[in-house]
Amino acid sequence: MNVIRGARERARREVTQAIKDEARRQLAAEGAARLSLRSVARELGMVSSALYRYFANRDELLTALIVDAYDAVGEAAERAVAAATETGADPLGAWQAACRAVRDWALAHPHEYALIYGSPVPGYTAPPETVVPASRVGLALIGVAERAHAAGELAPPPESQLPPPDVRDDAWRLLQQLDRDLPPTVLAELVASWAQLFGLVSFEIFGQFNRVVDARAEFFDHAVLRLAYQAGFHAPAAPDTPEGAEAGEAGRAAPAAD
Amino acid sequence: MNVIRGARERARREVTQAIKDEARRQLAAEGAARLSLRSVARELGMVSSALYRYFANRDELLTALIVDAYDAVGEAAERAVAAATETGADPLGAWQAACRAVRDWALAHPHEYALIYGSPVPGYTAPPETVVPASRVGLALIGVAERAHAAGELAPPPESQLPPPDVRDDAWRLLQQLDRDLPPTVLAELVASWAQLFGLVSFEIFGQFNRVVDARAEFFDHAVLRLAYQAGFHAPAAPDTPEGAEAGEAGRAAPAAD
DNA sequence: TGTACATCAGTGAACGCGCGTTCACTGATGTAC
DNA sequence: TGTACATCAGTGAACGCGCGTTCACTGATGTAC
Repeated sequence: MNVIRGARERARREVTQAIKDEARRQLAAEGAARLSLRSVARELGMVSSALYRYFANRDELLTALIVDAYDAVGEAAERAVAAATETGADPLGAWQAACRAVRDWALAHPHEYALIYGSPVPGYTAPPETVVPASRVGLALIGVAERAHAAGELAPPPESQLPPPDVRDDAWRLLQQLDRDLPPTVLAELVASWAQLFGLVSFEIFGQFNRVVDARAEFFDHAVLRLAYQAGFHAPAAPDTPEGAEAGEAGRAAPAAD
Repeated sequence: MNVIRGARERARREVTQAIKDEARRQLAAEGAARLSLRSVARELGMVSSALYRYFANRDELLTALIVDAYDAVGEAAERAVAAATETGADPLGAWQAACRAVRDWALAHPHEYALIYGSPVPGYTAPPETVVPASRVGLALIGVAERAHAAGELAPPPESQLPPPDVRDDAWRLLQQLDRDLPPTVLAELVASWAQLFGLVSFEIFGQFNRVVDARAEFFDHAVLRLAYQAGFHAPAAPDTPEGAEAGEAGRAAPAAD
């Protein structure tokens, strides 16, 4: 599969990569809307029509960049989870590591982040091949939750805060599709946390925190911890105060709940 | 102030409005990146250079649209809060109403939403005049929380989940600036909830919920309720289960906390 | 009320620019016998 | 190993397009006396 067949094929791979790299550079400099085949070609010392040997049109190049970006942020999250798990972190630590990895990637690649989590590019509709890469971060988070669930470290939300039936139905259907082992109520909260995680990242990347939040890393770390609790992860006990015996403890005290 | 001085001034107001309306129409059809002075002028039956009597350049028109959009969504949220308060809703109801208003506005004006909460427009930097309109939704949410706090219906987070010192410092500074009466820990959670609210809306508007969430209104309503609890609003008690006596109750049991 | 002048909205032509995409072509690399 | 042909990367010119912005102008509306 990775065998190189000849000079032609090797060259093709390299030029394709060079085109994407240059396109990414222009994305970072100007944003997706200003990405142009002509200027990519110019920068590579090619004539613009030559790019059509590699990408059928501008949208196809955009799709390649989108897929690469989803894969990059997804892989960052997956690696963070793997590293945390290897070093013996608990599920809460793995969750935080995954979220941090997403934020770090976004800060390092703001325009690629905007390409996938910002406004859709006008006149462009994402083809089906983007669907799988787009789900990697979400699946990584689900994986963390699943391991927590297996270890008995997840509590479904209290009965007074259960999601409504339609939402649980969606979650149940999704569980079937993904073949995962989680209570539907937990998955529903997890989907909300997933969206909310990107709300935190987007506000930081897109400048909404200017003049509002200065201690951004600390703010983010704290917020994603609370997201985890919302999704059902046990909060650390604080034995000296009654509040310490809250969400997590209540869940543990109610084994009938899942 | 609203006195009309003459035909010239009246005409100027009307044409300015017509330009913005047509620009908004094109925004909805094509997105911000494709908004062009020439096509706005064309559609209005004017020559493109005539627009320069009304807006110094393209960026100034964009700024006007951005300010209008922030004002529109901010006003929607404020009205929803006022209506809820007038009809005797509790703070939790007002919170939910505000969030729903934001979502409804976004669904009705997806491209204007993308203009203000999506990727920044390349080559455009928001001038200071956008800052105040941009804060209206956040201030509406703070207002709801403040009324809840005054009514004793807000609990700061449990001690084991307090935000770190730097985050509390940010919150304290912000409280001074805004001259609001809330515990800093609550404001910190509120800022996170604010960002997370837009995460939920953006994921829906930008298509990330496709094939994931079907019951979108129900999902949203439930998620923003949990956001409210996270920010400290009392959850409804569920007297028949121990979990019912959770977050909110614990807060009430610890008056020393604020 | 009437006249002279200032203000200002809108015109039309022009400048210089970059874009995506097509097409007939050249010449190098790969393949079959 | 050598030859004939097929494949394919890259060229260069062209098509047709729309864009933001400037500028000298016309003619209508408003203002001061």
